[in-house]
Amino acid sequence: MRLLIAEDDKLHRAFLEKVALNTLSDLSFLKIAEDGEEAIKEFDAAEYESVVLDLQMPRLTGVEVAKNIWAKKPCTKILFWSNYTDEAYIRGITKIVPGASVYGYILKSAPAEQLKLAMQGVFVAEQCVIDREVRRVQQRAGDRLSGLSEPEYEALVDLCLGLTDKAMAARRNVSLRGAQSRLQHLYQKLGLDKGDIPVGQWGPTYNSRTRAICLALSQGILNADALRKEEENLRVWTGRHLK
Amino acid sequence: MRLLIAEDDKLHRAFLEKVALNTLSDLSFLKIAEDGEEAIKEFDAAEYESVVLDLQMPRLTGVEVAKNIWAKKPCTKILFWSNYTDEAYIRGITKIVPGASVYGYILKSAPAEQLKLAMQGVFVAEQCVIDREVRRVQQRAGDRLSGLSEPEYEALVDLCLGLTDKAMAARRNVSLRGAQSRLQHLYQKLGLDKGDIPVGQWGPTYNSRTRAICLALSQGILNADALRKEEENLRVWTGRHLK
DNA sequence: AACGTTTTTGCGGGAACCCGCACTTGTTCA
DNA sequence: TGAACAAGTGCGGGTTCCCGCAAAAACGTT
Repeated sequence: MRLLIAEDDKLHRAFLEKVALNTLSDLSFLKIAEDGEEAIKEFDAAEYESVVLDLQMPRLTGVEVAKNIWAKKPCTKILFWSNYTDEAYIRGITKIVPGASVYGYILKSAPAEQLKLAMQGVFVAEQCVIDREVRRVQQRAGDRLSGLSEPEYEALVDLCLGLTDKAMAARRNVSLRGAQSRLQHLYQKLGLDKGDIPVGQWGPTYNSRTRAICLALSQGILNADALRKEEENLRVWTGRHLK
Repeated sequence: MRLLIAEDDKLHRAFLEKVALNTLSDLSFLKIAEDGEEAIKEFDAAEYESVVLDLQMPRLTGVEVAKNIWAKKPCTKILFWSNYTDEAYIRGITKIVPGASVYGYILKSAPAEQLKLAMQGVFVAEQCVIDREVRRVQQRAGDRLSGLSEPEYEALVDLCLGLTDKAMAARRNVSLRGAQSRLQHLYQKLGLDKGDIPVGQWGPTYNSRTRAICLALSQGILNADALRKEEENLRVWTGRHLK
């Protein structure tokens, strides 16, 4: 078996290597990359059927690396290994997993034993291994009551990037009112109905527009990483339409 | 010498312990806490003159722990040990260091050698050891041209919390126009002068209010951690004034 | 004491935003 | 096929926000 590891933290890297070496008996080839770009370069340079990816690396997120890899070789087995359960990452992943591919998602805080099991489960037994906590978030995001629908999520992204209503409308090809309607639904999902905002003698305490960003961040629906990536997407779009 | 270590990541914890043990020859007592609250509890339970703190821990940030510790024993020597150089942390720290106390700030990405030097520098030689990168950010934040002034920073915080102009005015005890004026200066500092916003056929692309949040986040002037903490401060205030 | 800087304030207009109501479209499911 | 639901559209008004102009306070410096 040939394995590629991508992880930016020195200690975590060493740990992963150690565990991989004494867990996977038929390991024939092992490479370790220190960031996303390096990982992709290395993946192209040799043949791998298994990959361990840290999410949250400098320059390229693990999600982006996975997207790139799966685009080239959908059968690659990927184990995500992360500190957080941010919905941003989870949403990103579930959006790019090719039909029947095998992957896993476990947390760095889990005991070493779990990491071993996950490696065996994903790489050897070829089954999906998802951490309970992660599963919970995944669940909630998919639910149509508590989770955000795709248009709502798009609205959230544009909102966090700082776009105006009109710019959102232009970008997503809907009318002005359409964009505003998406926002309205978003506010509602985040619990910003008119009645829920506390009112002092100074009037309503919150501005829906900015409060929505705050809530999304503190609930991990979006994080600074995801934002950077979306900023990039936006730049691509404006590049084409700004002239 | 008596040393307290606070760090939530298992591997990093072990690493810190190892380095401390074979760097500090006169180490007589060593305790290790796994999060902020535990650290404070432990600090109260025994006598320490030296502490290593991870910033970014669950529940209580390293900054908050430091604040608590220094309030009780300003002569405590603290070494901050973090992944990032977020201005939010740095600003938080420089705001709470008691006059002539000794502290250090180094990055996890630095080689082990640097960590050793920092431990000796701070705990033994009693000198401040600040990483170059961190120093750079600290510098910029203090500069009156590129950095944010205190009122501007307050405005940024309130903005990110999602407050309305009126609520900001009430909270900070200024007139409505005063709050708006702060925002205006903030926008300017962040490079959001009217002319700088790209304009398409859909009109101006950005909404200053939300764009400011985006920029602040991507530049690390504020981060999700700091936001959580500020949310807490806000709750205290509203608790007193909302009734 | 006179100066520059920063911060605050008032006024006012134009733009952007929030949202209720009503209607059309498209999809899903019994 | 028809009902239920999600998503988008147009209209309209009330609010909030953005910001230029101008002038008063607060601060530190020389």
